[in-house]
Amino acid sequence: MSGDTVAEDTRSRLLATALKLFSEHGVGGTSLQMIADELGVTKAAVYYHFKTKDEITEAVAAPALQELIARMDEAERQRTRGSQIDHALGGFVDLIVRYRSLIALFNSDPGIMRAIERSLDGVETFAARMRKLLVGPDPDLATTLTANVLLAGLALAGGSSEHAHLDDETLRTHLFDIGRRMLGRPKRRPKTGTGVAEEGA
Amino acid sequence: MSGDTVAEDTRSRLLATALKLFSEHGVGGTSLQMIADELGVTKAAVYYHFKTKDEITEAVAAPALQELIARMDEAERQRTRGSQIDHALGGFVDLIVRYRSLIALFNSDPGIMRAIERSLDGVETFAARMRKLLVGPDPDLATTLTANVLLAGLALAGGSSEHAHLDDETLRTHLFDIGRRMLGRPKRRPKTGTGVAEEGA
DNA sequence: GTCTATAAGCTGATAGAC
DNA sequence: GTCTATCAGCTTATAGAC
Repeated sequence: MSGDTVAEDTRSRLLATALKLFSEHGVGGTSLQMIADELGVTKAAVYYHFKTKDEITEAVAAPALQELIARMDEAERQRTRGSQIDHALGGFVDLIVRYRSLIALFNSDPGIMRAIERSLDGVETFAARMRKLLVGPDPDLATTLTANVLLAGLALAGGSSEHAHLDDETLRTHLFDIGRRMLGRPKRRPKTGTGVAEEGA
Repeated sequence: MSGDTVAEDTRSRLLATALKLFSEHGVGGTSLQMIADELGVTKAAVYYHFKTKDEITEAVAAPALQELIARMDEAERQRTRGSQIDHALGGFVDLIVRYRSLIALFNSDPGIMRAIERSLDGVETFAARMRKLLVGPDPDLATTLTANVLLAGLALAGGSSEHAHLDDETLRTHLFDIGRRMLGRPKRRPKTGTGVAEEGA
């Protein structure tokens, strides 16, 4: 999956560098010059791989976003409400843990959403769709707020540098338990492989 | 409190405009030109009120930050743990509600923290101090994570445009209850005036 | 207080050599 | 694939007129 050709390696290193700098300075606060310097190449070399800055932003965000869609699709196919909730929550927590800073970036930086809205439509409905999976189609205000606090909190706290030292399994388990507790569900272990996309770990 | 002189009015309108644009585009994504245009003045006029962009960023953030410190001081003076928690949580929720988008900005935009660190030291310990008030000095990992998810979630969800239509009292009550529930405390009404700084409402 | 004018520098982006 | 060189445009910031 990594290191096929030199170009692909540079491309993936470029995306990793961009993500790191986006997390530290925000999308707007990160220039192509900064990315190029950190990579040890020139701006023009960066432009060989991506035509525009927006293209970089999209490429940084796309994999996690598509995986999130896949996880929500999967959750919607579950027959019981309980299983739907566990799949949606488990999938979300999985993504937070595996992409860490990226997911936090979604909740925070306005720049990344703007860049993605142009390529993927309906991005702002992501949170709405996830919330619907967690608390049903017609939640009251208290339930809606609880779900929003939970989703934003999981993403931001999970991506925080304060917990960067925690291994994936530990972080995943704890975040999942917090989610279940906030949603009023009994404590339980998450199955590590909720389904799709475990191969990347 | 507002509209003493023309200059002070312009100054406060400038800060309100800056906050609005910071929320929409991030600190790095907002230029002085944008602020000036939105205000209907020139860039040079903006520079009359503030020497640098960082100074604007600091001035936008300072009032909420100093109030947060005051609230935490007050909470620490409480004698019982329960009262400490209620004061800290209530004070935090009060600030979220009253400043809305600003507090969300702290949790997200890296630019605002960088600007403030230069003037106010120990900004990164704010979250740590608040967490200590909420869950004590030596929490286990699960408790630490719960507090971090709660603090980040309250701030981000409370500042979300999705809840902009909610009146202060409604939002405050619900966020406070969510906080108490996550901290494992029985449900209760927050006293609207937990102490200081109710006059601004 | 707000303006015009301007400086110096960084931005995203392109063209063409190697 | 990466480089140097260059572009127009925007950035923060200053000087001085009104």
